[in-house]
Amino acid sequence: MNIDVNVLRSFGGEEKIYKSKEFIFEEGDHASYYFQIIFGRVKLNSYNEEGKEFIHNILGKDQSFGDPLLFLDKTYPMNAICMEMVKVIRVSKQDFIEMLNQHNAISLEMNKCLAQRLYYKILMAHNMVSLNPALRIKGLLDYLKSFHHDDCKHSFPVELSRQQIANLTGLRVETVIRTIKKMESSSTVKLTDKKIFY
DNA sequence: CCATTAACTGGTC
DNA sequence: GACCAGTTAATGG
Repeated sequence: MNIDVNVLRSFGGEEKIYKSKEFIFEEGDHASYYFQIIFGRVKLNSYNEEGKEFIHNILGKDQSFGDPLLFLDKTYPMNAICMEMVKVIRVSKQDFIEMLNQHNAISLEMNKCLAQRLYYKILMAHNMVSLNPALRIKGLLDYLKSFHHDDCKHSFPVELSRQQIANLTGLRVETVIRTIKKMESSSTVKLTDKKIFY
């Protein structure tokens, strides 16, 4: 979701800057704001019983996060952690709802956005069940590409380390490294000095 | 320099 | 594939 910053400001949107590794919200917190990134990247993660990290998503400029929770009376099932210095604009839940009431276009857009998220989450789930690591990774790349939609025609730069891909797919780093290499051989992805293009 | 981090390799279960 | 060990290269104080 990407809403005009001026509109957000007119509904009480306030800008905040976070340092790298700082939490924007934590698992168990009550959702009370709509967040939209102005710059920097934010990762949504949680930890399994063994303490291993699972990354649900990584968001960048002009993307929102945690918004599905604004429509529910639940607490966050994950953390939002800054991967670098991040600037966000946030709008309180009440103001956000009010904005949706007044701006039909935004409200509609919000629906489309949530629907698209849901759609790709299902595709992701499909791929994540697969035992084939290449399919899991490919599924992830399709997912990432789906909302970094803009420019990048057929070579979308994957701004993730192998470790991060591992934490997003539930695979091991070594498996990711080996699989990526195979995917390069089969020209599923392109590698330009360690960097992955898809 | 040394410490840290990421990519990578090889071998075991 | 996971898990463990070890190498290599790049980076930064």
